[in-house]
Amino acid sequence: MSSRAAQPALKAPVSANGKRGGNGKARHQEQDIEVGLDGLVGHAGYAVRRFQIWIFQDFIRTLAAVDIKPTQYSVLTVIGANPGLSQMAVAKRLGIERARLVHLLDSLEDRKLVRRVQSRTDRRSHALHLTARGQASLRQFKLLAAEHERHVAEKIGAENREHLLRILAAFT
Amino acid sequence: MSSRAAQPALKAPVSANGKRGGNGKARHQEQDIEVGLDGLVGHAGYAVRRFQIWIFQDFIRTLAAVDIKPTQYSVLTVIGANPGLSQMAVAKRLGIERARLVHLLDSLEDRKLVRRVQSRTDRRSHALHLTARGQASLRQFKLLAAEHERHVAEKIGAENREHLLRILAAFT
DNA sequence: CAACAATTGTTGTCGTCAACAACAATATTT
DNA sequence: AAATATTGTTGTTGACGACAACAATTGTTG
Repeated sequence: MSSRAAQPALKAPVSANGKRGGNGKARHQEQDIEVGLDGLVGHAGYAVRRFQIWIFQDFIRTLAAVDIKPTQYSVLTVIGANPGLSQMAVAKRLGIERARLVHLLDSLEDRKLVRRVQSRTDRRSHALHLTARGQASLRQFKLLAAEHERHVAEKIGAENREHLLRILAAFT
Repeated sequence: MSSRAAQPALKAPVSANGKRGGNGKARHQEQDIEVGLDGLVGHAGYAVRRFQIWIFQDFIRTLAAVDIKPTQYSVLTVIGANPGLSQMAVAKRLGIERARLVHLLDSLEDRKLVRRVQSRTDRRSHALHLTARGQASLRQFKLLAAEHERHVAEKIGAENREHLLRILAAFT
């Protein structure tokens, strides 16, 4: 029953470089004609991927002056809200590999934003804290992140953004 | 006005490995206590990233038997809907680097799902087509992708999924 | 028409990132 | 005390995006 429904249904909007007009002049400007996406429209994953790329790019652009990327921001935020956490706890909470968190913290520690304090209750683990500079910086980062969030609201609409946050609340 | 709201507000739920009970027995099972996310809740990017990871993992899992990943699926879908497209056109439409598309097509061509046909109107470019096997396979992939989409609907709710698709329609 | 510029596919490099595996130091369990 | 598990660390692998360079071909312009 699925023998010939798939392919012939959408042959119309193609003809991207199959010749069609007579004048060969507008040739290489017309391949931005609509290219059918067929099944991709209606796939949540595709839309979400594109949206996520846009969001990250805007975040990076908006926080470019302070050179903070989304993952770094999430790490700083979690440590700021829960000082003393171990690396394992932070990694688990944010869904990062603990191996990856090592490098993230190396960088943040080099920039004097975070300190690894030897935990006295478990000499294997480090208690993570923001430095004074880290706390002050994080406040500034949050202002810029809020500006980024306004960009999102402008892009998709404020109430759409609210709705989206409610829909995805289970994933935070 | 954001001088001291950030850090002291959420010190309560921490104590991950700060000792708290007397019995040292449940120690390393209790660090999955709530860890405050503070500012991260309310950031669209964070929720979208987590959601996107979940979606991709489910897609990969659901299509594991046929060994097709999201990007491969999108390439096959676009070629299937628009046979004869050039690599540039596909790359532009999907937002992939044309350098990256080369490897994707190499793999799909090795699996006899896609053919690069020399275009006669422009001897630089290739006209992309699904093979007969590619068309048959794509029909099967679409069935599995629909099953994945049902997983998404189960996860966030069918009408929430519809709403989300409408909100993000501008990004497809 | 001839020189120049642009496009297409390809190859390669670089940096980011997730997923593992292995390891030493330390904690927990038996 | 011996066996087992956890934490932080290092290293490897593969997927991925961003670039740069290149040959072949096409388009443009004087």
